[in-house]
This record gives sequence, C-alpha cells and structure tokens, in this order.
Amino acid sequence: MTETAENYDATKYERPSVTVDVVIFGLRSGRLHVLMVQRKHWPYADHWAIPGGFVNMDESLEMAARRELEEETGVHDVYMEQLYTFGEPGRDPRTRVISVAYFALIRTEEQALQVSDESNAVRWFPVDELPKDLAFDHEKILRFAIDRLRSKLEYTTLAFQLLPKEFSLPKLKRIYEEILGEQLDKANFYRKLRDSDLLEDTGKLLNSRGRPARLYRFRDSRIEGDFVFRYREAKKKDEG
Amino acid sequence: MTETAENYDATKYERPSVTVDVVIFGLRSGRLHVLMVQRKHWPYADHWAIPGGFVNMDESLEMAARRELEEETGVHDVYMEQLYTFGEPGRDPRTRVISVAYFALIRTEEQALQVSDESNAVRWFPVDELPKDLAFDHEKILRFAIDRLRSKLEYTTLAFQLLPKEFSLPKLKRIYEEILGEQLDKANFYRKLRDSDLLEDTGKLLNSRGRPARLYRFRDSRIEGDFVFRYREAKKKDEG
DNA sequence: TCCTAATAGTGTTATTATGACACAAAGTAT
DNA sequence: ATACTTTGTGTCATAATAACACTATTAGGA
Repeated sequence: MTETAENYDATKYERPSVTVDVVIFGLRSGRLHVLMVQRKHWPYADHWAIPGGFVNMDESLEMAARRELEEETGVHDVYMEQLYTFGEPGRDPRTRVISVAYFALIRTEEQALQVSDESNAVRWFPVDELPKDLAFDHEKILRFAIDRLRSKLEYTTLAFQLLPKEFSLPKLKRIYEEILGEQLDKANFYRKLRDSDLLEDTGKLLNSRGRPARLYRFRDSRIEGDFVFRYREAKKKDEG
Repeated sequence: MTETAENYDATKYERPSVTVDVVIFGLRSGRLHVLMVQRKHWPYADHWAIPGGFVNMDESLEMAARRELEEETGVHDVYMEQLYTFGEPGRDPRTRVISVAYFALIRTEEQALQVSDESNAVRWFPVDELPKDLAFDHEKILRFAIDRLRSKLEYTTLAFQLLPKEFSLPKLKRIYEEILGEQLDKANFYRKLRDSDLLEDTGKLLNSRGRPARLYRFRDSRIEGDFVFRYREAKKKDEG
C-alpha cells in the first residue's frame, strides 16, 4: 500500500529544509534593478545570491519573506507576491532545500534604503547586467521573476508599485518601456491611462528641462490587489 | 546578527514537512470535475481531501506530484503545473506542513481511469458541488486552482488538455462555457479559433442528432507550453 | 526679447477586433 | 416530405488599436 498523509508519523521521515528567497526589484535612475547579496561561506562563497533565509517553525511563508526583505532593506509595507517554489534535489549541496521564492517591488526612489551601494555584501544590479555565476539556481529564479514581472505588467498595475506616490505620465511610460524592453507610443499610452480612470491629477507640476509634467497619483481604491490595467501594443504579425 | 543561509548547520533547526497536493481536473459528461480522496484517519478522518503526499528526499517536487497523480489515477504524461505553495503554521494539526500544490488536467473521456466512481475512498466531484468540510485548507487550495484554471483559460490553450485528441468545435465551446460559467457566441468563438490557426481539420465527421460536427485536432507545434490563445468576450461595463 | 531645443501632451485616421444576431447547411426522426 | 436539431457562416455597427502629425509650455541662450 501507498504511503499517504493518513498514516504518517511526523518523526518518521527525513525532512527537507525550507527557505524563502526574495527577488527585490527597484528602480534606480529609471532602470530596473534587483538587490543581491554576496555570500561569505561555502557553498558558493563570494558568489552573488538572492536574499533569503530559513523559515521559522512558527511563521508563515509570507512572514518569513517579509522578514528577510526588511532585514535586507529596512522597508516594510511593500508589494510582495509568491513567485514559485524551487525544489530540485541537489540545488543546494548541503542538504535537500526547498525554496519558496517571492518577489517584491519597492519604491526605491522614495524610501531611503539602509543598504549601501558601496558595501561589498549587498548591491543593486541592473537586471540586464547581472553578475556571473550566481549561487545555487538563483539565475533561474531571477529569470523566472523577471519574466513574471514583465508579463504581469501587461495586465496589472504592478508597475505603479515601483514609482513614488506622485509621478508623471512620461515617467510611468519609461518604466513600462524599461521593463518590457520596447518603445511605446506616447499618445496611445496616455489615452489608455486616461480611459482607465486609474489616475488622479494632483494639480502639481514637475519642472524639468522642457514643458513641465503633470503629477498624478493612483486612485486608492484601485491600487490594491491586481486590478486589471491591460497595456499591450500588438506586435506586427510576421507569419507565413 | 541575523541568521542566514551562510552560517547554517543543517542539523541545527527543526524542519517542516513538505507535501505535494495535486488538484486533478477532468471532464465528465461535459462538466468540470475534480478528483478527491476520503481520509481514513486523524486528522480530518472521513473528510474529503485533495490527493497528495510527502515529498521523498531524492525526488523533485514535480516528480512527487506526478507520482501522486499516477497513484490515484494511473495516468501519466498529462498536463501539470505548479499552482502555489501553502504554508500557514497550523494548517495541519500534527506538525508544520508546507504543501506545494499542483494542478493537473486529464483527458477523462479518453483514458480509462483506474479510479472507480463507486469506491468510497476516491471520487470525482463537480467543481460546483464540492463536499462540505474539506480537510485542512483544501477548500482554499481548490478555489485557488479553479480560479487559476478559469483565468488561464482566457490566454492559454489549457482547455485543450481536457479534451480527447480529436474533438469538435461545439464541444470545445461547451468546455469554455462550463469553466468560465457564461455563454459564448458561437460565431465569434469559431471565428477566433479559425483565425488563430491552432486547429487542423481531421476530415472526419462526428454523427449525433443534428448536422454532424467536424472533428479537429491541435497543430502539434502549438499545443505544448502556454501558447497564447486569448478568448474573452468583454463583459458589459457596469460602472458608475 | 525672441528664438530654439526639449519635453509634455492632444487630434486624427485607417485598420483591426469585437459583440450581436440573422441565416444557411446537413444530418435524424416521423 | 417535413419538422426538428445541431453545426456552421455572413454581416454589420461599434469599439479598440497603431501610427503619426500636430500643438503646448517650459528653460536657456543669442
């Protein structure tokens, strides 16, 4: 007969370790970055890794992830969601480790982070200039996270979580372009946002070099959760 | 200093148990069903539960899930994807259990399943007639799976995994209606599929009561993975 | 002060996608 | 033959999209 949860003795089996890893995204100078830590010990000493750690027996997975996030960055109350769970045997040479990965979006340009860019141990990397030879399967996790962020951008308001509370339309557009990796049409983008009724004019203007940009904020009721704002410009068909 | 993966002693901490639970979807008489098992022992004796079990130390999560799936149904080579990982402390009264949930889509009407509908231990339930008081947090997992299936239906070819290899357009349409819970327009649905170029005419006809239906199969190159076939009829806006 | 560069923002139009619904086709049952 | 049932197509008004030309408002220098 098959072993099932029904006749399980909690002490009978070897158990894997469970960790949470948090892919932390932020903007720096308008470019999408990810926060990495440099390991000090075996395995993968000196290699860069996604911040993470073991789950305590009395905390939920999300609590563990938020704890790790706060330990690394000092921020809390940020957008976070579960990404995927990675559990290949052998992904950690020490023992069987199952990692529940999360990703977080933080308003880098608004909050003063505790992390120092000068430190050798913690650093922001642009997502297209990641260091080589990441620890464990973290390159895979990172790609997974970037793909997910990119695809969710097209049907959620996730991008808003990266921006300060008040922002201009050109800035929002630049984030979309940065993450999607393609140019968008200004007129169409603005129109879509106007029609979506997601934004609220603050009345303020932001001076820069040319014509000042109008500052907006999100209508509170719609920021939360994954309210659908679908932005996609259909690519030209190139089929036979 | 914070405890991190860097100075971890594998034997030092208490570890949670890790299970996989597999939400198994199938069609029976054109209705979406899910496979449940009835528990025999504490906790939740006699309650219905999602099939699942502990992950062995040397098998991947997906392997564990496929093993459970095959043990319950005898089928393999079916579509399966990871759903979400549930890990609230206290979700299992015995010990800390973290469950990696998967969902599988099987071609019920094609494969002869080992499970007997008469058995008291394993049974198919229509998704809108689930038994009461499911074990653990399985009701939550189930709702999660149904929501995911429903939303992925709109931008993937997942529905095709539930059908036999050859099928008619009306049958496909009925599945969409069943899962989405709303009526679709025949003409628009067929047109969308024709334009998508996903289907291949087998030349065969299926006799029933009225005009025979043409049988199609999926073009192989596009079945795999999550090729995008977006079907959504925009709901009428009912905003203030 | 006036011109220019730079950036923000709007209008317009052709094309395509969508939703609604009428209609035609091809079988079975009587 | 005729009614009935189910499959499958045609049509058209409307909405969404992509492309692109255009106007607006500032700073800064001649």
